[in-house]
Amino acid sequence: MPERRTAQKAAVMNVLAEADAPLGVQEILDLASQVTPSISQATVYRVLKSLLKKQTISLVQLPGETPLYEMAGKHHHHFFRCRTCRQMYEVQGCDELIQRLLPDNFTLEDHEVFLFGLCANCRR
Amino acid sequence: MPERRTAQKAAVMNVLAEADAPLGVQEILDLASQVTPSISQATVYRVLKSLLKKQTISLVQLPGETPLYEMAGKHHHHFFRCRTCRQMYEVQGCDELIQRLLPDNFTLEDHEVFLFGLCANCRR
DNA sequence: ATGTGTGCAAACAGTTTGCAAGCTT
DNA sequence: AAGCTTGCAAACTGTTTGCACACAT
Repeated sequence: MPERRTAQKAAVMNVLAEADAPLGVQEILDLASQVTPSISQATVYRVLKSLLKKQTISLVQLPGETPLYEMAGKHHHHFFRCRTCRQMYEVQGCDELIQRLLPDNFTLEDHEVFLFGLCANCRR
Repeated sequence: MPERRTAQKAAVMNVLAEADAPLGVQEILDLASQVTPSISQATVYRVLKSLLKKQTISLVQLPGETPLYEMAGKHHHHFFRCRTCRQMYEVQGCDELIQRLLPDNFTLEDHEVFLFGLCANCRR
């Protein structure tokens, strides 16, 4: 009944651990395949789901885009996406501003913030 | 070459005009079918796409959820979704607070904010 | 009459799942 | 050996599209 250690799980974990931005399923599959060529798409989905359940990784859901995944355990943060190079940057400090948007009799449990624009590089 | 007036387009428009919260494709289809029974799902998609292009309606993309649509032309706003009754409430006042989250050499063009929690009703 | 708009069904993209075989423990 | 994991392919969900026909202009 304990969970087993497999090359596929390790490959997915390593890929995510070394990434410096959230990755999509296809990217994860491509990168993991370089080390463990036999890995299949279905397995990537299954491993990701199990890692999510254990909160080892977390989900980044940009509106209208396919899900991305990143290592969990980071400080609370959001993302800025550059519309030119599509690079994602972490953003923090959203905090108490957000609670003020709601009436007193509402309970705020969670929030998502996404920023879009031009990054320093693309602004030239 | 001008755009033509059809019962299906009118039906979709009316449904959205009378809604008090953003609607999904299936809801729009169901409601529109009550007036124009012959309308098909494909047509709903096509009409929505064309209305989006004309900016007559706008898209509400909750992370991880299927797209919703609402009449455009409202003031700038975001949404709070109650996790119990799933009702959506409009929220405004997100302000320039948001701009402060970014370094000076980044240009902020747009942003999305989603709040989740319990609404006044569900808090009892 | 012209050609946009529509319904239907097939095609797609992303994700999930059943099953038999493989590998970890 | 036992049973969690995997690969493959089929199934699914949400959305798009090709085609012939209907209908608004």
